[in-house]
Amino acid sequence: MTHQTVGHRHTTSPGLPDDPRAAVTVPTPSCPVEITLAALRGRWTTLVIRELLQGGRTFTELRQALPALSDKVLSDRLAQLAEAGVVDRRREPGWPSRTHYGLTPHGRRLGPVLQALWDWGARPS
Amino acid sequence: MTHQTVGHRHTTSPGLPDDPRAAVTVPTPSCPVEITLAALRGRWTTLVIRELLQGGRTFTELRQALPALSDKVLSDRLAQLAEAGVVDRRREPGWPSRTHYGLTPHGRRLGPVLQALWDWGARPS
DNA sequence: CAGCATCCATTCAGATACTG
DNA sequence: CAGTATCTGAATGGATGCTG
Repeated sequence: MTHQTVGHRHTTSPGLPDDPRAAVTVPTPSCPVEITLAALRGRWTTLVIRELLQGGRTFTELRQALPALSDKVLSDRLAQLAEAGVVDRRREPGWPSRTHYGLTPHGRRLGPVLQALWDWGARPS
Repeated sequence: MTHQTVGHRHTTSPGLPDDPRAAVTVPTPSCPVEITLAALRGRWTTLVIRELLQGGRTFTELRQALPALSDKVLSDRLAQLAEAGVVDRRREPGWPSRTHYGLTPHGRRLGPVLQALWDWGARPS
């Protein structure tokens, strides 16, 4: 996100930092807010993160926790989250094959972000 | 967002509140996290909010601040944000007609949410 | 088991053109 | 000025079926 880079920041755009990326006039992938929203984008994404905040899970365990989520979309989400540096994928050797997913330290830091989203949505307007 | 409702909450899902809505297994519109993400959803939305965090704006002022944003999408976004209780629309009488948009108190509370999104995205993974 | 390939329906953004 | 109506192309989600 963003705001003007001059003047009395805290009076015009409370809480937003003074950063060049804060002055864009077009949605820009390098904007920190866009980066975070891209990581959270898509149906099911926050539910997958919620599961992983409770501890590591295998592909099948995630499917069991979220039965209505198709494996195609689960696969998409995990790839997206791995790409964003949120989850760590560990393919365990042997048969049947098993892949273990867990949050990275960066992923665990999404906890407060989800909390902020929860807090706003939980409060009556 | 959500997490289990039993056990040692803060060790399994740090920061997420103990609420029935925290146990859903399907993306649910009444989940507070979904509510917030729905308000922020769509290209340009956070940039429009950024503009309004700096003060009220008319339709034309918003278009000037975000020149690459088409008036159709701007109109869509403002309707979505009004629906979400984020912005307040005041049609000023007279000619030429003029509509003034400003954040509601609830909308202003998105400041910390955007800050949390910024902070996570600004931090190296 | 994990997960990709394919296909289909729906949603969304942007462009263009038109009104109160 | 401040929108709405319509259309097109792109992206997304879900279902089904197939492999390492």
